[in-house]
Amino acid sequence: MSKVHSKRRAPNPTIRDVAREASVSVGTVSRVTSNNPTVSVEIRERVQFAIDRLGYFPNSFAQGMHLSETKLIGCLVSDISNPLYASVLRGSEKSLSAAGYTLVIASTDGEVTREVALLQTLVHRRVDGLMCVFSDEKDSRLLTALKKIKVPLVLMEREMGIRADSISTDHARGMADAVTFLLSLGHRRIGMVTGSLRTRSGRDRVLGYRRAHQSAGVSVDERLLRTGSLTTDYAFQETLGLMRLVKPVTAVIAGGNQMLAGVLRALGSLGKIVPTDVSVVSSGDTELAELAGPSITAIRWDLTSFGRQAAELLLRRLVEPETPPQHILVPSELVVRRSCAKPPADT
Amino acid sequence: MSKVHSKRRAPNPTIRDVAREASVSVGTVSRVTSNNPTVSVEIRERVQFAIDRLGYFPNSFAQGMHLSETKLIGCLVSDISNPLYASVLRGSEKSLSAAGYTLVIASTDGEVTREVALLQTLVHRRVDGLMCVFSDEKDSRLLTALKKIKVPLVLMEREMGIRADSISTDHARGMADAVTFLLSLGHRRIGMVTGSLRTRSGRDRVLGYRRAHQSAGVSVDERLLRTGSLTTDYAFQETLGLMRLVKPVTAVIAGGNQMLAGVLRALGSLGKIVPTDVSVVSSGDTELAELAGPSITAIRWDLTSFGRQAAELLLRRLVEPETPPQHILVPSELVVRRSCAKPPADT
DNA sequence: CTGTTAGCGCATTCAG
DNA sequence: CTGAATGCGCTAACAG
Repeated sequence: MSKVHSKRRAPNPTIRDVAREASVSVGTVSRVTSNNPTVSVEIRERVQFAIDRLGYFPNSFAQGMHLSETKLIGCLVSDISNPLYASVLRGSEKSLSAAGYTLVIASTDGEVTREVALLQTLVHRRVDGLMCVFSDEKDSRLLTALKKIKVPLVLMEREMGIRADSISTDHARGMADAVTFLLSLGHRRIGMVTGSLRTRSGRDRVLGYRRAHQSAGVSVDERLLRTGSLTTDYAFQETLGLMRLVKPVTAVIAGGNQMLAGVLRALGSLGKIVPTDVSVVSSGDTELAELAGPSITAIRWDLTSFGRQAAELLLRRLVEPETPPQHILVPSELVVRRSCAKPPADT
Repeated sequence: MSKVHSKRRAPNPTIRDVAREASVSVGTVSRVTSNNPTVSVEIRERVQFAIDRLGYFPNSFAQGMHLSETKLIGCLVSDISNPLYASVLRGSEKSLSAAGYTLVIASTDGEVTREVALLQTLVHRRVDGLMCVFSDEKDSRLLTALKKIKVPLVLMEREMGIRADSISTDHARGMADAVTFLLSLGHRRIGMVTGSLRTRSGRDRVLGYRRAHQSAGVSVDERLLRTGSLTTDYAFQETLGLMRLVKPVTAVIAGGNQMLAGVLRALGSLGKIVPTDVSVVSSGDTELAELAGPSITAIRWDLTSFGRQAAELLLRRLVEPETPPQHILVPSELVVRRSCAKPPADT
């Protein structure tokens, strides 16, 4: 086990090397790198020259020990392969980088353990702020970890019962519109697959579903609500289940944009034709919804704007830490396409 | 001249606080946090208790000044909203986290300036390794920056002419298969939209396209090759162009999985029916390709495996820095679906 | 096994 | 305007 003996060849020049090279003191070099104006032009140039020659840059660790801000924003999403989050991230990144921040993205794959671990990692690395989508609002480990965090935090699509800014899509409203639409077409057995009720988005979708039924005076069959997980596979399985009921559903709502693929796959494997045999709505407008055959009626909201607003929420708090928490609700709209029709007559 | 007035509100307890609390020395605390076994159980417990009580954790910046490794892997992708990269990232992350590393993802949005900047940021933050997809293999700023980097680096889908591990998909082969297939169907005017020739994937696709033509003894009309950018919008525009030629194409290949949506949109807006009016192939198999109406014939490769292998490449180098650079070529296959037919007779 | 001490690279006083 | 000195929080070497 060869541990290097003697001084290890320092791979990077230090501030001292620059100082020597430019025949000035380390203090002066520091002033130059931090753009302190109290340095004569002549010396500044000499130092800059030495910096370039040596390829010097300040060691960010040594720097981090003194500076309070790192200009780093951490972003935790449960699933990075969700194109929805990807678009949100883009919106955020644009605002953030314009303000001089760098976005560090961590994907947790929906595992709470990873979420907690990554959260810690980001905090320990001293990010200036955090933007998160957690997979479970009630998990105690997460809640405990969250309580200790002093870094400004923006919750996306979640409600953790902590004092923090948050931004969510108005899923309840969007879903109510969609269900009302299906109801008006004559559907009475509308299935929905969506994520856990332990997330705000899941709850809101169910809420909208119920409200629409109530407004229309139609009772809800609880067996038609499948709130297990936001994955494609889950959507596939539950759609199969929904179609195999003694009294099958005549419409399926994919409540989460990863779900649509699962729903369509299941329907396809059953040989069902959309919208003749069954109508489909997707909560979350994606390219798949737009370009599927037939195109899918979807609940849409502005992802980029969502991301931008989330970033602005954080940026504002970074400047004014004492403002009371803000909560933004992003509106959504129903985009009617070709996947919905009257239910088959013989049902 | 120590701090005269009341101690500045220290946000976080330091190792010294813990030492005092547990009535041990800082060295002992350090040993406990770094799991050095040479600490008696009794003392270890006492220290751990103090750590928990105070909510102490080592300042990662102070730590970083001494430790050589940060257990951080940086990942730079040109576009995070590309579901392809997302899947790759997932594969990488799994291997990486199993080895105790954390993946930090930075999205560059295809802007070279951002790529260079983010690259610097990651390096300065002392990531142990890097996995990158750059947008331009020839950009001098990027090349210059890259040359200086000593951190182990894995190039994905790119060839920068530097000494580094790399992993690419066999796009040439995949594309040749696809074109041969179209040629065998009778197509003689096959359009292709893809990314810049300043990326290996772009070149390989064109290479495969040419090879297939050559093998079949069909000459290539250069106007049918559109190699501008990997974006959806570009695909849309160029597909329109391809269809509006005096002699329009009878088949369009989307060379990059973001392109398919653009191609389909353009075809839709022109009222063209797939595959009756025009055949379509996608290089990159996505949910959209699978579930579009009609389903799209696609060139597929294993994304998760790609990511896993990329991670393994990096991990291996981290352990054995001196191994000669490795280059992995991931095979691809043609998945025939319903988007290809004989060209219309009257052309 | 544990305490002590010397830096790591830098920003930041404080003198000149 | 510039240089020297101090210490940030930690690890690692060295004593005991």
